[in-house]
Amino acid sequence: MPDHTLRRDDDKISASILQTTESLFSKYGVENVSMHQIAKTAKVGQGTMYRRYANKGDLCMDLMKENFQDLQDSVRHYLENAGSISVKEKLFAVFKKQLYFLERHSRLFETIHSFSTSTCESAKTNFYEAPPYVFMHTLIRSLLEEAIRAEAARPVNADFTAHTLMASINPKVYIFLKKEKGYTTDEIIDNFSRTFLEPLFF
Amino acid sequence: MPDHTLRRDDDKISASILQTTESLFSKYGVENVSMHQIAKTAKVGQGTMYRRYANKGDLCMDLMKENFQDLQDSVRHYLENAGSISVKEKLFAVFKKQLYFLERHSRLFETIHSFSTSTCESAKTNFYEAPPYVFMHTLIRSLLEEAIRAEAARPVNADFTAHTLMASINPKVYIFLKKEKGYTTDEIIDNFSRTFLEPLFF
DNA sequence: TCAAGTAACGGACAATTGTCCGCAAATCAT
DNA sequence: ATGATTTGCGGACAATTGTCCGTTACTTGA
Repeated sequence: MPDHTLRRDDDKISASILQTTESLFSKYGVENVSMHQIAKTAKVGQGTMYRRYANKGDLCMDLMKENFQDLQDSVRHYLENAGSISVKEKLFAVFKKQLYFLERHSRLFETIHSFSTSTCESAKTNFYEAPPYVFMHTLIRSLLEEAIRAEAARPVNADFTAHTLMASINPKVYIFLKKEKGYTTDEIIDNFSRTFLEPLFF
Repeated sequence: MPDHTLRRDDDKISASILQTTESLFSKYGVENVSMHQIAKTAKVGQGTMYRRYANKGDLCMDLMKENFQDLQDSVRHYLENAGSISVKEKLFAVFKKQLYFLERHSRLFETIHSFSTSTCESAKTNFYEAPPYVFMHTLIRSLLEEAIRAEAARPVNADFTAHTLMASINPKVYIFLKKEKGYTTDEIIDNFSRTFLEPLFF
């Protein structure tokens, strides 16, 4: 009967779901695709979907993991080959990469944010505790701490500052600034750097 | 038949809905109350609800308008009776008031944010174009521009800066910093002021 | 190899958000 | 006053998210 093994396809099923999701998202847009539609297209039950992904945001998060890996690698590579560059310049570069990443995946980000806390308060996948956010926050905090230790930056609360800097370029306001106010990505990067990063340093 | 006039009760119906909403929200919590439940309790049809309020966020927005009026009045009163105070100090005070306001209404804010763009892209009530946001943004931008003209602040893009400053204290990150990271409201105000407001000035 | 146990699939179902349209109420015109 | 027109109420309905449980495929032990 089974022309192909059904069980022990965990990873294949996951891959199928992710691939289907990516395909449907790019075809109809993130917000026009339902979980049921994905399940049906990927030929799995809704139960299977929801056992793997608590909600649409969770699915988006997983979908972004691979893309995020690119950002992470890019940042890591940059930092490893940037020994002599000043901490300040490193911080600028990291934020620039992050903003370009947001530019490419703003819709996905927005969906993740929508579902991260809006639904139940049972804190399924708090965005702020998910690997991508933690990685970037930790990195930025480290750079800030390094700069502060070297007395290149003013002695601020690095943890708080990193969180707040990242909050200030959240997807909602980013999309608003671009779509409604007409700012270009480079203008946003430039203004952000000059207004909020620059003053952190002496 | 009509023991009480049915039509031309527009304002009475609205008042009834708002009152019912406030009552149910405070009783069960914002996220545990559905639109249908409000409609049923307020004795109106769902259609009536949705004709008046596009979604739950919209309803929250209206509910907050009266509260927001207090903030607006408070800020206006402060500014009118603060002629000799420096622009810098005014800006600090305005943000402090805004943060305390967020503290009191964070749940309502969060719900508004969740619905403002998450649902349909037909841009029902863009949070960033609603009166409360516009008022605060305009005010902060004006103060910044005044400070820049007086050469008390660095010549930054006041529009962008105002948007980004407000984004950096959005309800999601605010709740995270308080609930998960244990920051107190005053710590947040203090860090925010020292790290992001202070450096804007010479 | 076969029975008992376990994992997990998938569809039916519940809850909630948002839409639509028939019909009643109010207004207006003659 | 009465018929025509407009306004808008309200419940039925659709769509979507998320849950639950019967059933089916795989695993383990003798």
